[in-house]
Amino acid sequence: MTHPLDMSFEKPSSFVTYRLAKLQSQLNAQGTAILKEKSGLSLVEWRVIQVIRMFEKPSLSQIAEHVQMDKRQLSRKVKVMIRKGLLTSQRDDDDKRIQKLELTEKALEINKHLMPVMERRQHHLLADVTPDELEMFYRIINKIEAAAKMRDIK
Amino acid sequence: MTHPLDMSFEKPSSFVTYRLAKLQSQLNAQGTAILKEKSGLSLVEWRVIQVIRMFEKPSLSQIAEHVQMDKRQLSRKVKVMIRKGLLTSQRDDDDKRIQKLELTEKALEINKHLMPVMERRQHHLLADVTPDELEMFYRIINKIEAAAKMRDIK
DNA sequence: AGGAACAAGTTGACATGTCAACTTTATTGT
DNA sequence: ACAATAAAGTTGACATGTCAACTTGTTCCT
Repeated sequence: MTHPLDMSFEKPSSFVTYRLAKLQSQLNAQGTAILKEKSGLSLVEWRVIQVIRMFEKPSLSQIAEHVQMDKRQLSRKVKVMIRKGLLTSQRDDDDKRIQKLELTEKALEINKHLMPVMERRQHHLLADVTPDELEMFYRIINKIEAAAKMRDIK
Repeated sequence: MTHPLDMSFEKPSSFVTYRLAKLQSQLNAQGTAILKEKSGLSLVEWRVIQVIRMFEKPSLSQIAEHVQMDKRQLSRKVKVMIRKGLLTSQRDDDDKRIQKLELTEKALEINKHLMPVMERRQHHLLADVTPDELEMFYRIINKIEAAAKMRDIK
């Protein structure tokens, strides 16, 4: 009679959202700890650096879009990162609203040092997960994320 | 030569952690929006209520443990929730350090009204996920979470 | 019994996230 | 060409999260 999923509402611990939130909090704590030990970077800074590495002098908005982050928040982070000597900003000639952001030598240095650590971490996290499982994992994440974009649960 | 996973470091978007963070931010936004529309609760308040429902007058620390949340933060939330008339607190007779927390009628009322909405949401999120997939999903989450508890990535 | 070690909960300080209003520059439509 | 609209980025206000230090009551040890 009762669908297996209905069980989930007896224990809040089985709400997917709840489960994911807990996982996320563990991952954040670990990530923050590693970065703190191995560098002076915050999680956000690390992500920003990774995104910039993928683009040709991206703008703040481009980064914001890819890091899935509020651009107002990012605006401040970027300013701090510039002050820290991690980024340089340069106004675009064609569109003067845009600032093109670039990694400094220092940031590249840190990245070079940190990347192997973060790779090891990723391998460690996924050590017990087979490639097939991982693929399915991503597929499910995509499905849930798509459903999460809908706002009106009537 | 190159393991498929190595690809992931070319695009930061394929770090598992990154992928999960994005998902989480979508889920939070959706959850917050729903709760805001259907009640005056925050996500945290909703979770606290769910946890309290599962216990016999739990203590603050018990809740903190289950919501995976800092007890200092929770201490303040609880105070607000008491002020809002959602909780009552009562000192334990055996151990006077402990305060036993309980839902008020008002909180139960809200919960009764909200639960079906949140259930619909959960079903909507998992609409395209088969039970088998879901089971595997939870299994992988468990594996990653276990690995996330380790601190020293040498 | 009485001091050390510990658990429950609170408080203050500070970083981070979130939202709304604004300035400046580009683009669009007529 | 020019008003309306929109995009890039900034700022201020406020909620939320995080961490360290403290108080009070409990337990453990000898």
